[in-house]
Amino acid sequence: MKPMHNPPHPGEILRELCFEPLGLTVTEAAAALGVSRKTLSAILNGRAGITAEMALRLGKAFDTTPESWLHHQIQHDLWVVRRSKKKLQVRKLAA
Amino acid sequence: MKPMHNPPHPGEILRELCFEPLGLTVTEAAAALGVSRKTLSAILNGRAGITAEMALRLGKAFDTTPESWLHHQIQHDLWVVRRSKKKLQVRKLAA
DNA sequence: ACCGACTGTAACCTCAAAGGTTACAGTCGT
DNA sequence: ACGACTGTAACCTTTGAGGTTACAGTCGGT
Repeated sequence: MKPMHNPPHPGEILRELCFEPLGLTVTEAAAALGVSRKTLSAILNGRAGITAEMALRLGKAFDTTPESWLHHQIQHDLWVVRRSKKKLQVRKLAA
Repeated sequence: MKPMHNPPHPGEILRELCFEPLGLTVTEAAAALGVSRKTLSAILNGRAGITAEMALRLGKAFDTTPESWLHHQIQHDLWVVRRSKKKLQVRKLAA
């Protein structure tokens, strides 16, 4: 199994795949998405995650699937928990 | 693409695919997973969602991919927001 | 050099969800 | 009747999203 280097947080992907190509500003995009500038900024800078509602907003605005944004999010979430040395004490129940 | 009727909450899937086949009790499974009985009960009865950490626990215990549990979760989350009537005010930014 | 637009972010608030412990009532098999 | 299992209520803590307001910094255009 591969090393799985830092899966980028979804905000990074958002910036590279949507904002830069379209030359969007945070201010105008926040208004279009119907959220505050702070909220969008937090996502773009990796200080907040993508919620189901936000995924739907992104899907509408950029004509993408909400699932794709949430998929990036869970990959990042899993990576965060895995690298947080806290060993999960789990006993096998099957297989 | 069909309306996508109630995607079951992940707890329902957990119960049908893991608990019933193995004849597991909530009490013993909670202990094996390293969480409280309350926490597992809440998930099994759809009163709590699957977090990244819980997905990792389930993956270890049942030898499944954590991603699959989180995938079920986001499908359910999206369904909940979609059926919540609250119209998201979003302006298209692309496509 | 100044001004306006954009940006990050801090401070402050509310709301909600996860998870823990304890305790209680109900069900079910022996 | 008793013990095991279950759902769940009450109560607490922590965390994260999201909002508003305000401030300081950057940058382009005039």
